[in-house]
Amino acid sequence: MAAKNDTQSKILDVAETRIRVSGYNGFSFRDIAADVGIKSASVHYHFPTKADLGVNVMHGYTERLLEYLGDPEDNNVSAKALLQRYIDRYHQCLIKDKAMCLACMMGAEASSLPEVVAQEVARFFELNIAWLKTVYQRIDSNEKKKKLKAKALHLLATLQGALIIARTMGNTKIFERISSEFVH
Amino acid sequence: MAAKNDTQSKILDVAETRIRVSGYNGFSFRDIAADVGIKSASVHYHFPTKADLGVNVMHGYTERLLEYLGDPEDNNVSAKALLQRYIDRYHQCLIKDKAMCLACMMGAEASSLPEVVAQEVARFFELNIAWLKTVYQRIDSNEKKKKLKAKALHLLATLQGALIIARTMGNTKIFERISSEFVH
DNA sequence: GTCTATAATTTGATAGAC
DNA sequence: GTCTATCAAATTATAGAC
Repeated sequence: MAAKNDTQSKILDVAETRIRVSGYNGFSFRDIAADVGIKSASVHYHFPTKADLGVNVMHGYTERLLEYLGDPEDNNVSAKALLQRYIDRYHQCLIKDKAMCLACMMGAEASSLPEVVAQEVARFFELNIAWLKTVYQRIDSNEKKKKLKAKALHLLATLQGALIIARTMGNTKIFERISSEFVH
Repeated sequence: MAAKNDTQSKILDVAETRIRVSGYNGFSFRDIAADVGIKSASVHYHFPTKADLGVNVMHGYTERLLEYLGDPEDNNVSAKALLQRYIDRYHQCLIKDKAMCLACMMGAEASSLPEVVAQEVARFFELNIAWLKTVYQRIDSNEKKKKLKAKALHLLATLQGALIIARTMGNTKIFERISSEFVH
């Protein structure tokens, strides 16, 4: 379900922010309603249950990332530039959004999430790994499939972890120091 | 505050488990009380506020890790064995505990945590980095300080991220594939 | 130290008016 | 589509008996 009207997209927007700061267990429908300027019953009209909202927030986040990243096989952009673009997105979480990656936050909570929400988080990771594998293959076309996946997993994991540590320690340089090792 | 009696340590124990599964915002004093077999008022007797409990759970977790890791300069153990020991601890979270690292979970939630709790999480990361820096210095004593810290940060971040991704995707091999790159 | 009882607030969710 | 009103349950926390 894509946001069809203004209120729905506002709800998704503020819910995403809330979850990225406090987690799925850390926000309420009344929080969302207050942020949007409506009542919680109206939020339930658009998203009957909290799981519905969670799934749609996660799905929209994934689609937005994929759109930002673009086609990993687009030859108008170098593979290394694509890799940098990927890293930049996490850097934006830290600097611009001042929030966690949504998938990282809900991934940590995964085992206490409604099943449908947890599956949507897993989908985010799957698509990230597939995109990164394609990019890494362009960087080294002779690389074995297993090694490509290992590289994709490694970058994804490190960026997620770096975001947590940098934010907890209140030091953005920590993220920059870690992520800079992936651009040569 | 170390756990002085049986009830206190049981509370800390079940609270740790709860937080590592559902996060700081995902457990209640009644949950803890039910797990221990007492009433929530009794939990408040030992830990007046949720922040008190959170701080003490995090502190105990850190102390337990440091005790497990041991002296990073102990020459009876090779530096590489210490590194493997460090990685093993995260592997245990995944396999034995079937839970997140406590610091990773609360680190993700950091910006919505009571300040005292967030500080305790930051302390965990600081001590981890210091321990890893010492071990990496033993592996390459000519390495510059900045590079030692970079290596420490990288390993810490990657293991935390790998734990999230492996758990969310329900695939322990993912963690093993990522972490194996750090042992040569 | 643990209990019962309770306060004051918040939660996810629904019924029904407009 | 948004509202008021409400529900039943859960939340953090305290007072006071035993």
